[in-house]
Amino acid sequence: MTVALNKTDKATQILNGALQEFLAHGYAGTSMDRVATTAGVSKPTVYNHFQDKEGLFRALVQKIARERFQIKFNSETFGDAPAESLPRLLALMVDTIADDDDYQNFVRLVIGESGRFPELARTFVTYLSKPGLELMQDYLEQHAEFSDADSQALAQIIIGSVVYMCLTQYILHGRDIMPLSKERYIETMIGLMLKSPRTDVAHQS
Amino acid sequence: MTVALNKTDKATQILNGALQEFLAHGYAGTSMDRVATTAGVSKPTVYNHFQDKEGLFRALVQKIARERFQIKFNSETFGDAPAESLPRLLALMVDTIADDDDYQNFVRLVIGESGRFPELARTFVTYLSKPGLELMQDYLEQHAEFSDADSQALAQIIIGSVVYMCLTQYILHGRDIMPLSKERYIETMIGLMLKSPRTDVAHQS
DNA sequence: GTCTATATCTAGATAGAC
DNA sequence: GTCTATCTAGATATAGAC
Repeated sequence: MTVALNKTDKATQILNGALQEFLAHGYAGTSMDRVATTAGVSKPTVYNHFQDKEGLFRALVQKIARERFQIKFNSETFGDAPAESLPRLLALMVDTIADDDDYQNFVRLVIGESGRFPELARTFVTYLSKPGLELMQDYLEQHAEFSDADSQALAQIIIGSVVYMCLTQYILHGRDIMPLSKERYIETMIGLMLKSPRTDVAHQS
Repeated sequence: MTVALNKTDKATQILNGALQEFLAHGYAGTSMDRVATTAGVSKPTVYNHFQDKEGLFRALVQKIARERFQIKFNSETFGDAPAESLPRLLALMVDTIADDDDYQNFVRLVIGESGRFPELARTFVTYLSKPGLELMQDYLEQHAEFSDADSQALAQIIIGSVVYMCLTQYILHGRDIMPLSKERYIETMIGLMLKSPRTDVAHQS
């Protein structure tokens, strides 16, 4: 009766322990001993639920990418004039990353292992990068100001600048070396986005 | 007489072996045994030149960041009209990253270890990210079209979009999931950059 | 300075009791 | 299904000969 419940609990327990350990020590730096201890179970129990270390790691990363770090908001939250809503959207994206140590460590882990676990990197792109991109793309397409642009490419450029900022400032600890405040970044980005639509200056009118 | 020479050779030999191993297997996944074998020396020789595994890793990353992956060109190479020179500069940056597997693995390694070796991440920012940023900033400041912008923030936005593209497409293997060709990216970026300078649209004129 | 050989420990994974 | 106890391999690091 409580069997199914207990089984689920143990699996969740193990995944929670594994998450802590892998986030803190990386894939190769994590031992199954410590996973078991942190999860509060014995090592054979871990191996009873997951085939081996690789299997546990794969299951963990896929679960976390699909469930825990999913985007919680959508583009309709940001419906009004871009001069106001775009700064809000960008600030929310920066803050969401900057305030979440677990997410930063998850990014470190996935990028660090992306050479040895390419399919996990693709899971990350599918469930985290792409939805973020689509959110931005939807936003752009809902605003007439940007209708003449390649919204997919433009969305990648905007998201890219947000992510790079978080990468250098927080993940790579570069705040003192390459300082850039959120405010300055956003103001400059808005300036770029809200210039007059092009009159074919790009093709030397 | 040949002592100094030999010592240098051995140290270089060890660093070369260590580079291969760390790039392929990460920090924790690399064994000193394999470093020694790949370098063609014995293990005690490795320990004779470097205090321990951490010391070797730190020396290696710092050397590689300072020497091997330094930017080889400067902004004066791109002196003419932005409509032509900016696409060339962006394409060169993308290609430089896309064609260099070692560099991609170095990025994976540094980001992956940035939580446990923050000072190495800062070395990376200092010797690789920042010079790239300054190259772009110099370029922007040499062109009157961009003189009214915050060139440092703008440079981070541009570099950020380049790096993010390389990160998702190549490092995270996302080409099939979030496709974006170099040409489409560059064309869109140029379109953004070469719009008419703002006439205060941003503040709802 | 460099090697062979080794000490010591901890890793991933499992056998077998319950 | 879960545990205690254990196997085996491979890890970091070094002692001691040359």
